[in-house]
Amino acid sequence: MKVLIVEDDPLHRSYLHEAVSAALPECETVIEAENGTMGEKLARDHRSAHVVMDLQMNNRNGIEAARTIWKERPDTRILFWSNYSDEAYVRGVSRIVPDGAAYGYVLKSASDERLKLALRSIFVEAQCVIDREVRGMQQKSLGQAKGFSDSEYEILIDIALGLTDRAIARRRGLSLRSVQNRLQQLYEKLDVYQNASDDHEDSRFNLRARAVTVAMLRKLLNYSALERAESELAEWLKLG
Amino acid sequence: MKVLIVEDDPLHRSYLHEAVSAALPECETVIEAENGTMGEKLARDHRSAHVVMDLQMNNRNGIEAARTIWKERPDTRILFWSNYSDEAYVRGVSRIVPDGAAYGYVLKSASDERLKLALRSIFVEAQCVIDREVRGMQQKSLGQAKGFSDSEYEILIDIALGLTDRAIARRRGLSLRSVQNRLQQLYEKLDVYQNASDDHEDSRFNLRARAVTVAMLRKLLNYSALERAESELAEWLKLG
DNA sequence: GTAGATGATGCGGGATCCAGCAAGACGCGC
DNA sequence: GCGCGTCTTGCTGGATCCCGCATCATCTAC
Repeated sequence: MKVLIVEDDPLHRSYLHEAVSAALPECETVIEAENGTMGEKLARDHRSAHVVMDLQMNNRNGIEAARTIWKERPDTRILFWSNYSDEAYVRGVSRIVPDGAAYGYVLKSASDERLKLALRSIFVEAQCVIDREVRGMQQKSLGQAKGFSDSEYEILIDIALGLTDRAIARRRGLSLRSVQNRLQQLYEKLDVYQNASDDHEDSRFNLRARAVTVAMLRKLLNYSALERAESELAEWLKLG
Repeated sequence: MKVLIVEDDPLHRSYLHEAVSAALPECETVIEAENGTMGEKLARDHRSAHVVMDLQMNNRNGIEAARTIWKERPDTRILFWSNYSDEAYVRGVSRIVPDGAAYGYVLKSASDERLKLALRSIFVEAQCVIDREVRGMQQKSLGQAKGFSDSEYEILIDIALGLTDRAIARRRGLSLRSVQNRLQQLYEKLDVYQNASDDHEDSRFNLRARAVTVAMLRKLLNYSALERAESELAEWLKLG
């Protein structure tokens, strides 16, 4: 068995190396990559089907790297090892995992024991292992209990990118009014109206900009989600 | 000499501990805190005047912690040790450093040697040590060459928070038109007009929202800056 | 002292955003 | 068929935003 480690922090990288060696005696080779781009290349070269991947990296983030790796080999098993359980990350990961693929999501704050257990479960038993905390996020996100539907998330992305209503309508194939409807839903759910007092003269928020900030503060959005959305937008602009 | 380490990542914390011990034989005690809140408390309890501080922490970020530490003892020497040289961080730090205080800013990607040198320079020699890359950011930021003036940065924060023009005017003590003038300057500098084609029917951006996103992508803003701005805003709202 | 640069303010207008109201489309259960 | 809920769309209007044009104050340079 070969295991590929993709992680930009040298300390974390060597810690992972050690953990992999200890948890998986049957692993004869450990390869290290220090950013997403190198990770993709090494995965291709070594035909490695077992990857441990950091999400937040400078050069090319983990979600991007995982996506191209899975596109080339959908049966690759990937364990995401991240500092955060932001909804933006969790959502980003679940969007790209292929049907039936074994993967995992473990927080860096987990104990040695948990990490090693996850390594064995995924790489040997082909089971999915999702950290408790992350799991909670996932359910809150997918279940519509208090979470956000895909369409609401979509429009959140669009206003975060700074598109006008009309541009959003064209991009998503909707009428102008429908876009504005969804915006209202979004404002509702993000609870943007709180400090908008009745008096017109009182301090009030620009709902559109406020929504983005509130989403950021609630970690529905983060830098890497923005980055991804921005490059998708550039792609779409080229076509149009 | 006592040295206080404030860093939430256990691996980094123990690495720092070792580096401090090696670089400063005259240091008889090393204290560790795993978040900003604990850092403030331990600095107070131990009267430690030598601090190594991570910037990005969950509970209470480094800038906040440093601010309260410096407020209580302005002669404290603090070395910031961070993954990033985002303009938002650099600006945040330079806003809070007291006159004449010795401090440093070293990136985590720096070599062992650089870190140890910085530790000695700051804690023993009371000199300021700013990483090359960070320094560049600082000059780009303070010099008005291509950087942002304080007033532009201020208004960027305000629209990022989602305030209306009127609210900004009241908060900053300006007329409505002046606020809009500054916004135009900001849009100019952020180069938000690029994809706004001449035809009114073509895809265009909502300048206000777009400006915030561009600033995020350029790292003029980041999560912790937003967080700080949000709590300042809450403060201001209470008074008003 | 005069000219020029910079910044604050007012006025006006076109574009955009926010939202209430109502009419139609679609699926679902009975 | 019929009712119900959800989603989409058009119309409308008021509020806000974006910005060109013009005025005035302050400051600097020569």
